[in-house]
Amino acid sequence: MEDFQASKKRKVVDRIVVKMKIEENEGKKKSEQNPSCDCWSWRKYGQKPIKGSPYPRGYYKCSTSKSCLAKKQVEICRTDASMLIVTYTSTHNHPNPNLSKQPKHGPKTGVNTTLERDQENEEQNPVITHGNDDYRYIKTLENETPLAVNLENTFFDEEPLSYQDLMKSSASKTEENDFYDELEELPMSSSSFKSFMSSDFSEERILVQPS
DNA sequence: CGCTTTTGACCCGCGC
DNA sequence: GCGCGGGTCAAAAGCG
Repeated sequence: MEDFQASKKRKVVDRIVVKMKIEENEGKKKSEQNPSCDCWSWRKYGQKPIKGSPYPRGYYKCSTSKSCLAKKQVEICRTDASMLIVTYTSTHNHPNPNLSKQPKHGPKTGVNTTLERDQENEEQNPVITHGNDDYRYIKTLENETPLAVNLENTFFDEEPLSYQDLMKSSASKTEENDFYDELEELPMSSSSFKSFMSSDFSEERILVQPS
């Protein structure tokens, strides 16, 4: 389509990794297709089996606005099937239609809401991408509910904060271990880190600095 | 009827 | 240079 294709780099820019626990909700069949009910409308555009993981990874795009670049990847933690890992890429260049309206769904139509804050959004989009390459934010949720934040560990590149430290704060949570395990496998490559974006999400964010 | 999901193919970056 | 693995596209099918 557009030149976007050309930018299929693996270097990825900004991403927000959210780990949430899959609970009963899973049985509702919704959490699998619409994990993290983040009020945004997502359309699945692909799925691929991931090496080393018995579970496939799903690729979703924001379906609210055709021009919205927001994307997210959803996969099940290989070490803990009860954990869902959602990776958000890019930010929405439009306001969440469901926030100003109702948590229903309005693919296409919700765009109207954009008008109100169109101006701002144009500038909002790059809010995360302050020109750097890859720094990631990690949000750890306890439940599917985006607001149910449980941890608040924020570690920065320059911070001597260690995993152990983090684990202490959240002691005895094997999930966390798994999580870190996961992180180690994520493609880290950058070395610089940026300050944080503003408020696309209301949950807690954990910044992870690629070693 | 329109939109979402599914699925295979294709493309591209990275490591060896 | 080649192969592997990951990410995206596009056509077809399914669903509301």
